[in-house]
Amino acid sequence: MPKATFFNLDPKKRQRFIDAFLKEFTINTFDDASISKVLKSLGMAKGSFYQYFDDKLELFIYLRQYCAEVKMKYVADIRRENFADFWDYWRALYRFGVEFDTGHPEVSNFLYCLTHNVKSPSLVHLRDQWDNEIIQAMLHLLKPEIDNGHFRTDLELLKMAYYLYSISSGLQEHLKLIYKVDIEKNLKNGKPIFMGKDKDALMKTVEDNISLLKRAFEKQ
Amino acid sequence: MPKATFFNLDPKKRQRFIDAFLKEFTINTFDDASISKVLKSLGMAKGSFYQYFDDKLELFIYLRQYCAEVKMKYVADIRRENFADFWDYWRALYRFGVEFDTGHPEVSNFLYCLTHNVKSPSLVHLRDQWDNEIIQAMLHLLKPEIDNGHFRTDLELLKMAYYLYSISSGLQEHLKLIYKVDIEKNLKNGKPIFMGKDKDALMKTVEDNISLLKRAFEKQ
DNA sequence: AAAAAATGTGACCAACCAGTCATAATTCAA
DNA sequence: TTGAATTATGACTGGTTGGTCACATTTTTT
Repeated sequence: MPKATFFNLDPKKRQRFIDAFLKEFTINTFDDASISKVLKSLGMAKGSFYQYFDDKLELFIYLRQYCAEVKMKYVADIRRENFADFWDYWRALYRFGVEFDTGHPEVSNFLYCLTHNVKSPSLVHLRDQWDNEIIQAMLHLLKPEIDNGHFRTDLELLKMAYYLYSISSGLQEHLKLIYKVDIEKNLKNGKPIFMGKDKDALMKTVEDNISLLKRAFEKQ
Repeated sequence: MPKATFFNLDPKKRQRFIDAFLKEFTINTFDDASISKVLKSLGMAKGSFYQYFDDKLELFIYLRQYCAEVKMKYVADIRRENFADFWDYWRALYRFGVEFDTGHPEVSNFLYCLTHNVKSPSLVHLRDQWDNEIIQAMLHLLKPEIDNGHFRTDLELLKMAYYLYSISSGLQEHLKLIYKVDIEKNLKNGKPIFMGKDKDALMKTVEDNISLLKRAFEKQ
């Protein structure tokens, strides 16, 4: 947890601080991200940082939590019970994802890079935990569908959850390749990853994805 | 390309050199990997390194090529025409993967980490290229199956290729989670990722994966 | 207005690194 | 055996970093 001083900061200043570090961790690996550099760019003293956080890791963990909260605040509005079937729901989640990407590029980009950044030796011990959280979320999505008899029951739930996870985390890479998005450039400029791309075209790919998942998951 | 001097090296010494750096890049990100440290552990002088390679990046690119060649030498023996259907072939590729992992842990582990390491700023420009190579390989796997009418034709080939890629690269993470493999520990010790795990149990997961892919890909 | 609590500051430390280079050791050729 | 070519060496440079700390400044309380 950041120290109280951090939360006493002028909100504008705090936001500048957060955004600058989100970007740094978006462009660099955890270990390569430079606190010194960011502080210099913010015009803040090195010492101030350590008045807010114990160390680099605490900052990173906080930023991750911050991003998760920002995204959850929105995604919580998309509720399964408002959709006729799972795939309508799934589709809505993706549509929201694209919108979120446009509206909150720093947060979205940080979360996008999280998977990669986590490779840093200083972070490996957190990876399993965070991975598991996502799998748990997938499990909660799938469970009701199986219970209500829409999905196949001959496979372990956990395996299906992992399958869904692979596909959903792969989709971003997928879209990037197909639409030749220069992700790194957009990350560097703090722009939405899919900036300038037609949302409907993006959703078409989601549709194909659903077409594959649907067959794989539903009762035959 | 490494300089001639590198290839004039005593083969045993060269192999020690290669193995040591494979391990360093397996444990660390590209930018965090330390040439100095490895050379010290090898009992070689710093200057020698620069007699073999222009810089760190050249070494990394060479190592990647080296690993790809080692693996290809074996995988080339598994040929589609020797299997009745695609999934038998696919299964064989995975079985080989597990075997290769046991027999060549350094190479296998380096390749496993490649996807993550590529996040380093010094390497991003190579990522797309390497990604594309894999997608091309997937395309070559799928094309004949579509041509001979076994697979669905209503989806773009490229999208199916990407789908296959997601799933196959996700499977390792998948297995890791399910069997609670401490990958990082095995990487650190230069042990096969799935060391000590029952091969048949691993293949069971591959089987489930096939069961999902099959439905998604085949003509209905 | 004075004392106290909270914040801000930037020079400084120890550690590390990639890459250089002048020199030394070794090998090879004549 | 001698001279040339190849290879090995490790101190050194210039740079970066995370983190510390004694001190300065500002804000709050009394």
